[in-house]
Amino acid sequence: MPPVRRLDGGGATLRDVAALAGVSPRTVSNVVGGYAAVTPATRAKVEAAIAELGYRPNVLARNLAYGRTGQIAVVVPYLDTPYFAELLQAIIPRARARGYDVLIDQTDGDADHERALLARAAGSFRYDGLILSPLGLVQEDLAERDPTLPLVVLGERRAEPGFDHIGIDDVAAARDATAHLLGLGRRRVAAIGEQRDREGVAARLRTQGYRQAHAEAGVEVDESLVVPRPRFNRRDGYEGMVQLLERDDPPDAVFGYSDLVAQGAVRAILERGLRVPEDIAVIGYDDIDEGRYSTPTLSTISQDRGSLGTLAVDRILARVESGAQVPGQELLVEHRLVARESTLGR
Amino acid sequence: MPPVRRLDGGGATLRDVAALAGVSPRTVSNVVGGYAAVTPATRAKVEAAIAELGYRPNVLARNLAYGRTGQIAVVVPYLDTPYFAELLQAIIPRARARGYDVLIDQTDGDADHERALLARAAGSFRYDGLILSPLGLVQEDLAERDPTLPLVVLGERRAEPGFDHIGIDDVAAARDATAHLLGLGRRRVAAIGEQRDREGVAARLRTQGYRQAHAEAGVEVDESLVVPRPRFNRRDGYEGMVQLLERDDPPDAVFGYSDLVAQGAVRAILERGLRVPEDIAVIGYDDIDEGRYSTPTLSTISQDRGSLGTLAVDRILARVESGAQVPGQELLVEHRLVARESTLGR
DNA sequence: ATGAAAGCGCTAACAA
DNA sequence: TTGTTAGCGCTTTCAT
Repeated sequence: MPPVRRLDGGGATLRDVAALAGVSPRTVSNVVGGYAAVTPATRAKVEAAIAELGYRPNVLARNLAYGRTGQIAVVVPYLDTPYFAELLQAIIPRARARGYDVLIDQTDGDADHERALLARAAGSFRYDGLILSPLGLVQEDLAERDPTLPLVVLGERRAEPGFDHIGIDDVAAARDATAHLLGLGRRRVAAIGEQRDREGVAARLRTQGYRQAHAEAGVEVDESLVVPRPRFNRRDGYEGMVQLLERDDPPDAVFGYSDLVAQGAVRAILERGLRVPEDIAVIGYDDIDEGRYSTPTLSTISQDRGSLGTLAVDRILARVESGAQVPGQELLVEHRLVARESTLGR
Repeated sequence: MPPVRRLDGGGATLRDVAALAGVSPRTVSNVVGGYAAVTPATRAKVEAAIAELGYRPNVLARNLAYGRTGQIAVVVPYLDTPYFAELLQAIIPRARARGYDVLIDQTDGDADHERALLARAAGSFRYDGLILSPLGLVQEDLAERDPTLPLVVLGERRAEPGFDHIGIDDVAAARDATAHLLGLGRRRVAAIGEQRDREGVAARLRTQGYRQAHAEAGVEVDESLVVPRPRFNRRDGYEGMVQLLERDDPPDAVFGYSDLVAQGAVRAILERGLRVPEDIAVIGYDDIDEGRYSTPTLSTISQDRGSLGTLAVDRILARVESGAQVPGQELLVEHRLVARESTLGR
């Protein structure tokens, strides 16, 4: 008794094709999947039957039998943040080119959500591998993950075996950005984006680089110029800058911990009738497309998102296809300083 | 003989749980899925066994038996375009809230890619429903789709039964944008983004609205001010504007067919040393976040992407869960003009 | 090179 | 309320 509901109009199955072609299901499977050699004559018969019936393999059944979904999941904090959108733009075509579909989820940077996702992924066979760009996750969360799920972590460095990590050297990049401002002769360099009360370490690494640059230039850090902000978006940059502008001794330069933060800061400065960079120079972080067309164009730290994305896909698929027992690697992607109008002027 | 490879470390199956709990698989299934009532005592036994074995249901097997994947696919032309990124930001949480995962693909606006995707989706059981934001697809392509696959189309109007269409009234919106510029007293209003040689109709609808506004204001259209551009991004806006600025009689206002186009145009104007809006007023289309923080802030046509996204999810799931035999509906989402500095000044 | 048949792990009709 | 069992449609071992 056929118990189970079918949702389609009754598409042909592999068995139907086999019957029509007068061969066994095995042979049809061979023709479709190309595993074993098939006589040209047989193949022709099968293909004719496939065409006649309009047969399409049922991916669900194939997955169950084969033990893989052909899907990888990519989890980012925010989809509407250009940085992540541009990253996905690189990841998806690469995965598709290698025969995988991409499931996407976004967590709003919420650590609980990120944890729940990791738990949900465990042993459920939902997808073959996971590329995760965590914001709130800490070391222990990652240690408790399902070790059989191939995992690649993006972002700041995480010393942990068992999965790959891909990122840039945040400290060095932040140092370069700050050094650029100091090198321009600026002496009151503010930093917007520090996150003291969150688990995320990205912000702390950038602050570390900011301090290093000051130390190397022999300039003392004015701690009141380090402005904490909950997120890395335009509003945060705008509001952080407004705070700084209300002071009697505003900064003469600003390092925004993302391009969005920097753009928000620029807006606040210009709105006040001040000039960028003459009065206050601004540098961002990420090199999103927007910064190439804004006025002023935005100086920034550029990381090659294209190669970061393809690298992430290649690493996760290496794990997926090898059976997930590769030792974890620490991969660094190049970054470079891109100086534009917001620090150099026209 | 167990023929098939297992990829995990040998997770417990529902059968294992049943054996340990001393009940039948049916009962375990009931506990997990909550379909039928279960005695508290039995439930406790089963849950203990589940906990002891660390049992996680295999989603693949469940899908095959149940006939659904619990996934919907969303296909957009470009992921790194803020409009689509912000749209996805609305779609994904809604789908998740309703228990579905979201597969994403992007087509680069390529009609062949879009067609291939539609064909690939047909009868493959890859996902339960498809939300498609086509760029190059024409009427006939949509007619040839798998009619059993629940489909919701986003974007410009498509008169076709069998699936829902959600969009805004492009002609009216473009008319509003243009009328705003004409109402400001501008008489040489350029339009950037017309697409004469592409299948996409979005651009043509906007041009139609642009003409309507002129007709209603009794202003004749200078055809040379309608600038065709292959895409809707910043570069297109920039280059289109550069063309216009090289003329002896440049426009005094510009309607960009997307916010990105408008921002590119603004950049070209400011780079030339001209002022926005004093010399040339600019209005865009989409209301992306960027336009609220750029200098000048960008006037635009705002469409409620949040409700568009949730509406799309609700419509596709209505089709999925009802068995896909609902008649097609034409749904219009509200739009409104948002006037900011790029047309009004400070 | 092809056939026969045993699963993959779950759901749900039927029966008790 | 719970057990028995037949599939979902495919892949793949074993045998020919």
